[in-house]
Amino acid sequence: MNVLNVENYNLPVALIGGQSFVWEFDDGWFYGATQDKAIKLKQEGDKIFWQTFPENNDEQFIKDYLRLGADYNSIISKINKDSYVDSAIQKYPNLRLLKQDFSVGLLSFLLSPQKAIPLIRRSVFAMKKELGEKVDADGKDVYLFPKTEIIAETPLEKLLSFGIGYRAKSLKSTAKYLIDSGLAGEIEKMAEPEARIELKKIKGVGDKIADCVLTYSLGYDHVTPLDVWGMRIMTQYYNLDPKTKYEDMRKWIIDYFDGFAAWGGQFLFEYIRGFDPETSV
DNA sequence: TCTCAGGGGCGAT
DNA sequence: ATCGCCCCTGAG
Repeated sequence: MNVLNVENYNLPVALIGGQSFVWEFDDGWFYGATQDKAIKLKQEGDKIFWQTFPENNDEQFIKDYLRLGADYNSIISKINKDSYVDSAIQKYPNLRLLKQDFSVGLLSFLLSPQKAIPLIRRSVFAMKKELGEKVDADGKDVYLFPKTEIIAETPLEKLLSFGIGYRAKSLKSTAKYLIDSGLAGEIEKMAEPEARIELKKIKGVGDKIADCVLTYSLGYDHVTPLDVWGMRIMTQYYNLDPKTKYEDMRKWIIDYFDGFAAWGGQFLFEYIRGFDPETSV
């Protein structure tokens, strides 16, 4: 088994705290998937044990996905500006941001409107099992996230069986759009404002989902999604008027955390919703 | 049983 | 720029 030494890393909170919906916990290990890879992970103290399947030992992938290069202490010193953030950092020490694949992030968050996190995960797992390739991860069956092409050609009735309701249409149309537009290969090269404009052209993607993809899949540290919890953070902690429009709240928090709203926002998100990793796996 | 809200976004006004 | 509606599920 491969080992990476880490400092200031809280693996469970990163994997199941709402950034991603492809991770499960089984017998001491986290198992996750991309569109071409199954991953097995476990943290013990300052060591992360890991393996990738079916191609083994893809260390660069693990480093990129977990963002092991992020300077945690430096970021904390920049975002720890008030008692709410300070309390959140104490409650969720070593919370980290992930960088998922673009297509996985986008296609996952398309399922999220008006759904709670456990329900999103359930739908993603139903889709994985039905449409994803099965990979053997040291004896554990892991279903990969379905290829974009597969989702695009799957009948709507089948997609509806994942419990995603009206979101099925945008899932299918977005999969087609990704193939036709080639956006997945282009968006990584774009600056954030352009990437956001491109994302919002997609049916089913508005302000919030666009910001989710920018934050959790494209690695922009200066933005953060504002969902219903984010709105509560803005109004309850920072006294913004509840009628404030999304764009104005977004500008406010981007300015407040000055380059690191992704991190500040994630700490406050877990804090205000009372995330408990023990009961979320 | 019923209501309500859940990591929103669209399309008609 | 608002606003009703979209589909499904679990909690109360």
